[in-house]
Amino acid sequence: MRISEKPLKEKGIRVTPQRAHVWRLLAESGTHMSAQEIWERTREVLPGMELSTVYRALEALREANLVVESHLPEGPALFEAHVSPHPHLVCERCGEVFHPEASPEIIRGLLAALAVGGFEVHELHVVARGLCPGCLGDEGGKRGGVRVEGERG
Amino acid sequence: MRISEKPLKEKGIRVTPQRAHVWRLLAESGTHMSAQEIWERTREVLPGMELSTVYRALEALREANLVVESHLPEGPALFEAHVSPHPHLVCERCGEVFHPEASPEIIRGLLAALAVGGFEVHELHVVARGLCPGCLGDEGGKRGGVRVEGERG
DNA sequence: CTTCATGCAAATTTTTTGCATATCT
DNA sequence: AGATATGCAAAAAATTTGCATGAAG
Repeated sequence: MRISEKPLKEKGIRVTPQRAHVWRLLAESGTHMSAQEIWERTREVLPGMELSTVYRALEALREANLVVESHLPEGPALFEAHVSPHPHLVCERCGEVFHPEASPEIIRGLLAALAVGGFEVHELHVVARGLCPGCLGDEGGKRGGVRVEGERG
Repeated sequence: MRISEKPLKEKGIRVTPQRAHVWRLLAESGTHMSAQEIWERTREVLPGMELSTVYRALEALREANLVVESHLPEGPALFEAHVSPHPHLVCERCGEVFHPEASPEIIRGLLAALAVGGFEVHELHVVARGLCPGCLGDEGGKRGGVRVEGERG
């Protein structure tokens, strides 16, 4: 078979149809999915696919740094093909998860700050809960955001 | 009873011994705990305490903005008395969770960046996985951190 | 041909829920 | 009194594991 298995080979992890399809799904979609979703969509191509296999494939891909796993405030973990660290914004109202690219300077600043404590960061996760632009419009009068230490009242 | 129930009253949530003790535990310890840990330690004072009650108390406290819930890459959620947003650093080797105060500028920068997308942030979570100073020392030769887009190779 | 991934089934872990009763305001 | 939290038991959700077999390097 000739799927998008190059990255797996390069990383030196064993290539199987299951892993290759999971990887392809994430890489081609360019977005995040739960293990369930990945399972359902992989089954269409590999009917015998098991959910536990999805988890094991994702773990292998994650260890190979091809995939990132994010734990949000609610629901199952989300997986996506690895790109530069970027925030995940979860809307409290519609539940949608947004993932804008964060400016590298912000991320670098964060990493630098963490490094001050002598910590070597391998993975960085930024997750925010709040209201997305769409739902903000619907909410009329609400207001108020995160209060940061040292801010003026 | 006369525990540390003032904040609960002020927030207008019903005060019960269970909630007051959960709150006191978190506020006095100044650190994070899993629901299990809170349960075990609350039972010492309230023998009939149920784990489900701990979860329900934590949810009430969270909605009142007295408590913050963090979902780390592994294990159960951790809860702590609400303070300004700060990172959680999880050591991959020893499993310890560190929570240094983050400089307000960094956090503000992050919030500002997120606001650009029109998102109103209510909660912000920064979670990093990596190696803590102690474990870094033990590891001899390892190296490598998070690669940020736009960095020099 | 040896090592490791998969399928299948079952177990674990973490969190949530229904309902009768007790407690708070 | 009226609203809501708790205890208890059971369920749901998410993820992990054991083991025999099959596929990959």
